[in-house]
Amino acid sequence: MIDVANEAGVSLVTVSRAINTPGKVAPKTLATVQKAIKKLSYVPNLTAGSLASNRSRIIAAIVPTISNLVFSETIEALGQTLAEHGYQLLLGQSAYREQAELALADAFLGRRVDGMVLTGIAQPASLASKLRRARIPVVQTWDLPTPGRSPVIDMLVGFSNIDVGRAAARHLVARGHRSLAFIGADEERSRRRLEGYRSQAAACGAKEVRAELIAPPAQIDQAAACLMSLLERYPDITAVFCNNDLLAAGVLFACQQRHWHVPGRIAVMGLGDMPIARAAAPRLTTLRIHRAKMGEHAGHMLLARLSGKHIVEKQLDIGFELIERDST
Amino acid sequence: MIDVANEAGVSLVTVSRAINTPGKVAPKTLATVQKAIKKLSYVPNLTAGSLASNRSRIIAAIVPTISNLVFSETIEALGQTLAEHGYQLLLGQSAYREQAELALADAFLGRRVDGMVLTGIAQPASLASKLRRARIPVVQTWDLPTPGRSPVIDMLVGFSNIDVGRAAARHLVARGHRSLAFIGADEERSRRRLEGYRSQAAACGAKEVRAELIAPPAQIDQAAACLMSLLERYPDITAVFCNNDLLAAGVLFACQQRHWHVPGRIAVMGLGDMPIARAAAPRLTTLRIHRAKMGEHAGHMLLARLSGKHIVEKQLDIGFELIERDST
DNA sequence: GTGAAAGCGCTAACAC
DNA sequence: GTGTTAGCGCTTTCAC
Repeated sequence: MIDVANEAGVSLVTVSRAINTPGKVAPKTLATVQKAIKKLSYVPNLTAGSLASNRSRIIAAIVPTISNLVFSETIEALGQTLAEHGYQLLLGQSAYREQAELALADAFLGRRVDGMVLTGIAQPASLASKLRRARIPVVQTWDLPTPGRSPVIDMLVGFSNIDVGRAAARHLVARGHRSLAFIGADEERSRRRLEGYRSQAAACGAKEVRAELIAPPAQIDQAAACLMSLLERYPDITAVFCNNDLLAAGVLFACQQRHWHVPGRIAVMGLGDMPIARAAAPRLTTLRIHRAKMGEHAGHMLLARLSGKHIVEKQLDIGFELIERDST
Repeated sequence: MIDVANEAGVSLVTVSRAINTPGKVAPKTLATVQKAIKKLSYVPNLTAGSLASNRSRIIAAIVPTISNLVFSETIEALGQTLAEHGYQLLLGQSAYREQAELALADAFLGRRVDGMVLTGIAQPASLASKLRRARIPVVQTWDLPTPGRSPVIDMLVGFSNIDVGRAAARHLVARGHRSLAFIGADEERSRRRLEGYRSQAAACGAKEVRAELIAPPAQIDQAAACLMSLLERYPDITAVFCNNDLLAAGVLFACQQRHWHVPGRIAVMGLGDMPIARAAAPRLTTLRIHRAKMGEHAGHMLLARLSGKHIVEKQLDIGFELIERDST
């Protein structure tokens, strides 16, 4: 930077201003500095800038895994939103382990990230208080706070997983099903959907819900085994709610192999409304989750706070939609 | 840090050493310092550390998009490998646009990242020379250098996309097919696979390959339209090579809807060997790409160089495998 | 094994 | 509109 200042015949600050607040520099000076920067192919050191200004322009995000379309689309949208505003995304994967999440959060706080995006609302209280003490904006995603359980850390954008489960049960019961099954990963959000699914099924007078929970990440190639295991034990099952569209597609393939008609022999419902839901045969009835919107909103909430707006909406329920197609 | 030093009754340096090189501190002193750190819940500022030490312990990765299982699994493995060694992953998405890739690279260089992972080998020469000047380790992935075209920037781990295309053609021709089609995204690596596919088909005496290229990212719900468009124009097609397993699954669904037998009416071949390939009905014949291995290797190559080992293998061809299943 | 001094490359605050 | 001064919170070097 000193070289650039010398080359342009100005002081250090002027170079700094030419880079960060070009509007506050005389057009002529600006041009000289820019020429010097180009000539010396100077690349400003953002680390030094971060240290001096106490702003890193880095946002950290923690997701269970990026290899799940469910999270990757949220992260993609978040990354794009941040990039448009000169922020970068530091990515952490917890692999569904709380210890890993804590370690990542510590590392990110050490980096003095300007904000943080978390997945879910089940962070341990110790993490919540640590984040509050750090006084950085935090957005939790993919769920809604449950009254009586831990309060929102700072901000939140999500939807009610319990209601998602309820909506699925309501739809299947309305279609005449009384013997419902559930396939999903054994993790927080999936369990909450099961909770809602169970309670709504009971309220509608359906039989006890039969659930098959598998260790996350739930992959499509486990779906067939889950379905078979359920049907073997409970042959009267007529409808299955899968906790993501990929699992549902796996169930469709399994049915096809056995020449079972869907929804005739068994109705299949997915979650997410991923592209595969439209492409599947039969096309999947599913619950649309606004994955990208969630990432975008999380980004905007952080950016708004970082630009000094304190009147930001702190909690946003973006809901979900029942998409009726042919598999139910 | 000063507070911790005072609390522990030692100097700043000792605190720094207790954190970074605990082996070089007397066990007793170490314990005192650790107690002080805990008591004050001190979080070291890694930004300041980076500035002073000129090492950021951050690796940047640029991929076209994270919402493609193809890249997300590589990134997942890379992130895990780095995290195990105390490094963090800064993620950039280019959305298949060269301009975006350049802008990201500049931003990352400004952050003084310790290394960089790039997707593909088609970076413009200006970027290549900029990265070389920065003197940081760089790993290109997902392809192999073509003799005569741009040389490797620094290191590389990938496989031959041309050979992948050739292997697909060879397999289909061996199965008796003479009229081959191709569905893929209109992007660098996909085009190279088509190149190999075409040349091998010609060499085997098959008819001219019919290709349908769509704007990236190629999504599963575009597969059916591609297939129909191809068959309408070239009704004699008996085999189609899809540029990822998801597209292939989309084709399977489309065939199922029309009650076309696969591979009887048309043979379908995928790429990647993602979980859906095993789960599909019929199970997909595909070419297995070692996506996670690629990310892992990229991470290890960078880490080796960053730990001072200069005798690192600079280029690694991790190959691919033909996985024969039922769809061909 | 520990400490003192110097400085990493920038920006904030204030002066002119 | 531009410059001067004083750090940001660490690590590095070298001395003890």
